[in-house]
Amino acid sequence: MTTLAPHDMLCFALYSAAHAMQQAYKPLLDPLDLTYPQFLLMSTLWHKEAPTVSEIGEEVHLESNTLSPMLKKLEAKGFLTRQRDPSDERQVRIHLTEAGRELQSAASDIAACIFAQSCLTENQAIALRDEVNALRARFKSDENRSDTKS
Amino acid sequence: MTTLAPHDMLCFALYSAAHAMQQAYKPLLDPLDLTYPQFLLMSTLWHKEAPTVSEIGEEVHLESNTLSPMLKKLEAKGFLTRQRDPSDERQVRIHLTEAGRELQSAASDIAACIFAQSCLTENQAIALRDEVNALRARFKSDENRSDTKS
DNA sequence: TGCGATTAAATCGTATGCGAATTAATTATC
DNA sequence: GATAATTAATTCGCATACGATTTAATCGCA
Repeated sequence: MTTLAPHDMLCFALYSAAHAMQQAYKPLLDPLDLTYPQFLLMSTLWHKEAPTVSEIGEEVHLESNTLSPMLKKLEAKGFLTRQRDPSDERQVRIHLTEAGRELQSAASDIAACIFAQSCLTENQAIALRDEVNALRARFKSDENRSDTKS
Repeated sequence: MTTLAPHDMLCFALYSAAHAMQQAYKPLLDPLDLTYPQFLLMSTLWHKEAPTVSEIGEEVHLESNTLSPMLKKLEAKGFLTRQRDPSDERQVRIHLTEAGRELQSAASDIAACIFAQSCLTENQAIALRDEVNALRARFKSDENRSDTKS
């Protein structure tokens, strides 16, 4: 087996499709003053009340070393607050501000707009999403396989 | 329509699957002293003779502002050389060094190893790759739609 | 209860991506 | 043939990602 060129690789398809989709989001997110990763964090907060940094990380598959600086920026923009949990001072709980909550209505059309650009039916989009999610899960689980030896 | 949580978004599935796959590549690429994006550039060079920076960019869907620093790093590692094309001094042609060519044989098992981790049949992998590539193409074409008006 | 191990965030350093501006070379046009 | 417009690459600034380390708080257990 010889090596493949990028355009033949499944991994590269995912890599470049993910970038292309971030570009598609950009004109929709610019008016909200959000980047795409910031939009993912806000989306998490719109669906979960006062999560910790780690809980956000479980949703978006990122760690505190990435999240902490991003959450600080979103706090600086006035969309959320960060405060230590009194019952466990190690944890920081993230609360939406009023401005952060208002952003949700401003973002309510985005999913439909992106969906339209995908030229997929709803069933196709769901099937593809689930297939890609299953693939991610397999790569994630392999990653830890050697941890569990001896 | 209300907003979606990340785990319901197709875009997020692609985003996180792409990251997960980069992680899966990491243990395979570390011995070669390559990052995943660097591996994409080397893969391009293994399949195309002395391309310009722009030609590499067409293959990996990146622009010179990203490629120039990466190519400098790969040159510093001794895997390639960069030289102005005498017939058009604006262009820089990238040539593999002997070390860069030798890297290809060291990388020859990587695709099979990743493929095994995917738990897909070859037909499934190809179908998924083509589906994801088609999706990327649709997002890329939308991006330029407003360029062509009046 | 005290103290080593664990856990949650934050910090730091490095490597992308990309928008915007810059530089240098070539092309187009008059 | 001079100059404006275009093109290829580079540079710069900013925002992620992530490995590794650090700090602070809590837990486990003798």
